[in-house]
Amino acid sequence: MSKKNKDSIVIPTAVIKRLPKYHRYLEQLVHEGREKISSQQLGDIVGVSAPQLRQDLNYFGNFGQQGYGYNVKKLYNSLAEVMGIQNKSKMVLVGVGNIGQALVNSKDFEKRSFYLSAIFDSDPKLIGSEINNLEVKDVATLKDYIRENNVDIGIIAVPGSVAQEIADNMVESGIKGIWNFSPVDLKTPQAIQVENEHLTEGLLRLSFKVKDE
Amino acid sequence: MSKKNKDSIVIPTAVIKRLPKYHRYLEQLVHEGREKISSQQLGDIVGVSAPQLRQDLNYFGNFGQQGYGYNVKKLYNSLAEVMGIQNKSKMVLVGVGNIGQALVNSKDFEKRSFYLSAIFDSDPKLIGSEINNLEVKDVATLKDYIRENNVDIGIIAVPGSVAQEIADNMVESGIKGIWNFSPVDLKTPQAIQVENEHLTEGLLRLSFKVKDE
DNA sequence: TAGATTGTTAATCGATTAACAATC
DNA sequence: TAGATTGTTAATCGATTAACAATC
Repeated sequence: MSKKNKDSIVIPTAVIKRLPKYHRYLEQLVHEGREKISSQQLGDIVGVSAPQLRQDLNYFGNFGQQGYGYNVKKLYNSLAEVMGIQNKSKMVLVGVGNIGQALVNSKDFEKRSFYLSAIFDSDPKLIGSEINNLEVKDVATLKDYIRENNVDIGIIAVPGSVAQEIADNMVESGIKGIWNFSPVDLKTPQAIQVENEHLTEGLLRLSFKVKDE
Repeated sequence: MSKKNKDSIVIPTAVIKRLPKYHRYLEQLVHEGREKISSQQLGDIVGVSAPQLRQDLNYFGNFGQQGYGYNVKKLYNSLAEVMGIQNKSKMVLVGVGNIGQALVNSKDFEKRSFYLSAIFDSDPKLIGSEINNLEVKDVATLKDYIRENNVDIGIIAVPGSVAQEIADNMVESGIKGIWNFSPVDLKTPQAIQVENEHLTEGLLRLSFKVKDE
């Protein structure tokens, strides 16, 4: 068994934040046909120190080999497994407004192991219409749909004023994680994972940094 | 002078990340007509500890009053000033694809002190068309436009393969900050502020956390 | 004035980096 | 075997929390 049993150890959030970045650069290296890489080299590419990279990876297993480094393909696959990208995740999206439509039309999901199984809105004018081969369903049927179809992830792209209500519905029907694009902080039980994309906050941070210069 | 001169002190990035959140909740409290608030109360609402909130605020000045707390309106305005939201920021957007269109149609900017001054694309089929009263300009004219119009912030919503090139153009023509929606890490001079919205990374993080449960 | 709550220093906690023995 | 590079422990750095004097 090459991978350690570290189930009891909590992964620092700082480490979790870096994982997708490692994955992205490794994907690129795989495409370039690179075979091996040292922690120093990969660290330089990704923009972290070599010891930090090794520390991070070793939370999940011993993927390298002394005197050699890391096999790119193997490390990439190991990381994909760690991140749960091996098995496909079923998603639903609620809110077919500006951002919602952008997400529905995006090709990024398919490239990864995520796929949109259904999309919902509350606007009668939109319900029944089709976007990227997906029929817009009535949000009133959301809970039943999630329950019956074993949905993993719910995407919230509705106005802040109704986001909590949608989140509650998702939680009640057994969703595992929520990808939140609405500009509010959702109140959810500990067991439910939430990832926020508070876009306006990003712009405000940028504004501060620009002004501060 | 109620505000300290702390220009020489570097603001921790962790603090900068929290500022927009404080601003958002304070905006809400102002709307609700709340007059005063203690660090304990505001911390509870925002989800940070009271001492942390006080520490954070005191990087920028002494906004509170012993025995009283903070005047909501005053604190909100002070924070807006700190974040550079007092003076309007002029932005251009490059890439009128899925995300780009969503941003153009979004009403969030106008509510804040940001406004889109022009939008660009490289697709001849899109150039000349109109989105939300903005004509899509040829990206070949981007550099001249930024220079002539004193643009503050450039939004990059193009595919990763051309993002660096657009960023280079922006930097050369004197942009101050870049809001990057492309899935690459841009190479820019230190003086240029960059804020990344790597949406796919958010989804991957969520996937990891869901799987890890 | 007495009570409340800030601003700030000191103590703790967590995350990063340095160093090096283990080993391919 | 000798050189290279990992995995991991120890040292440092930064960020958060605790505590309390200052003061409204």
